[in-house]
Amino acid sequence: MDTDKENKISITVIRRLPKYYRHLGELLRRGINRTSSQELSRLTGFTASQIRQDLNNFGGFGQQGYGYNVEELHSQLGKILGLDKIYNTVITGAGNLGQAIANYRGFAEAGFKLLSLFDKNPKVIGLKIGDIEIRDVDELEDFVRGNNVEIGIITTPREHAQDVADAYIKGGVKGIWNFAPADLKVDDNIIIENVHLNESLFTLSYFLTNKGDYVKS
Amino acid sequence: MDTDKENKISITVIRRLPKYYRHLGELLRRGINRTSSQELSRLTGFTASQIRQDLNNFGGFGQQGYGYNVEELHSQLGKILGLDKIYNTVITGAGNLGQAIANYRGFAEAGFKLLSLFDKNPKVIGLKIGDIEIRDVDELEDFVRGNNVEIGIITTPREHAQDVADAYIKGGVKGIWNFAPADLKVDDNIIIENVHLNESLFTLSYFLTNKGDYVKS
DNA sequence: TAGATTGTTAATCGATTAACAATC
DNA sequence: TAGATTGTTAATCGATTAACAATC
Repeated sequence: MDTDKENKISITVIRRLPKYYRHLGELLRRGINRTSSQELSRLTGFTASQIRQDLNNFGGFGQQGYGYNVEELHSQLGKILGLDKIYNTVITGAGNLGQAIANYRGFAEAGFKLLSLFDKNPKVIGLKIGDIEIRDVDELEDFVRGNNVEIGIITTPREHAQDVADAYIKGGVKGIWNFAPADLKVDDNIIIENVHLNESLFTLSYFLTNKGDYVKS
Repeated sequence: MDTDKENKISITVIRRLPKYYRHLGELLRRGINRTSSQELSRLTGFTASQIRQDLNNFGGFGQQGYGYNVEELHSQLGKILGLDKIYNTVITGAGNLGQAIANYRGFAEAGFKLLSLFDKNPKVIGLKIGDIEIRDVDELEDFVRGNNVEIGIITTPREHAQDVADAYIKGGVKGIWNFAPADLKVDDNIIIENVHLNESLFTLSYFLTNKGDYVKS
């Protein structure tokens, strides 16, 4: 928890880390235990120079003349990303999207433990997704408080997103993973990570419409 | 389709456009017909200066001393984003995520017409999601070719993503909206837009783990 | 008209790339 | 050792912010 400005890492760098992590994981699976900034460049599309700069924000993980040990670097990045811990999570909005996330094995494997789903539709309350029960959204705040939920996931329609966020925060979550097309208003100490699918699709639409009319950077 | 470097727009700018568009839509719904770079700044979190710069890449939509007409600007941005057209789309991977996208009304309203879902699981082939049939993935390439599908959506597991992309491209899609945690290898003229949920969640995890240890920019 | 707000240029800031000495 | 590749500094490039004349 450094407070000097000098030591802070820019968000641009941080958003590249998961991609390094994923490719290192793939190398690991393929039994490759040595890599280089050049190889990672080929895999990720970032320049070798940029990769060396990025990694050196966190320490000298490499060795001159050799490169990087895949297992070591993968594990270090995992720690930096906080993937060596278990996070308690809940999902509010038990529709298809909520269920999709609930069923995705990758998240559980990375340490994100789903404790419950919440919905306001009486028809689905009490049902189970796998072995996870769907509860009444009225119980949300109490459940969050009582179970040390650190990450609240929002997969409700836009209209309800802010209310759900408020309940999460009162219950004590530290971060919110938000899929609703809304900009949540929260205190500075709450981390919000948005997945705005419409913005992503509209960007694709732009590129289809204006082929060539843009620059890489 | 300008080819001069001078007139090209940077991706950073383009990725902000859908957010402007969304907030203008909300103002419109609220019956507000006049806005300013200052108000848009408050809504979007970008600086007023940045917003004026961004919009002026595409033309002078504002009026000194007045600001911007909401309806006009919304409509202009819609055109710039290509939302005034209809795109034929299909989804491959009829699991929860594919169904979530299939059921999302917002996309249909924005002109993205879903023609079919595809899957390789015989148990779901022939079923319907709403009034959209799930077809055998073996028919994918032919269907894409025969129905002028321009956008192919991938919601399969990682292992199949590249094969699906290849079939899409052979069939003639121009763009791919990819939800699989894989970096697809495609020709330069194919537009790829990735939604990497794991990268998003891992970024959230980083911020939770390293609170304060980063800078805004 | 007076006040407001744009469009646009110039200044600043930050991120990427290039280069190379250090060293395994 | 010779070759390879890092870590790191300096140079370049691009994006953001500041400022203000133009003008509605």
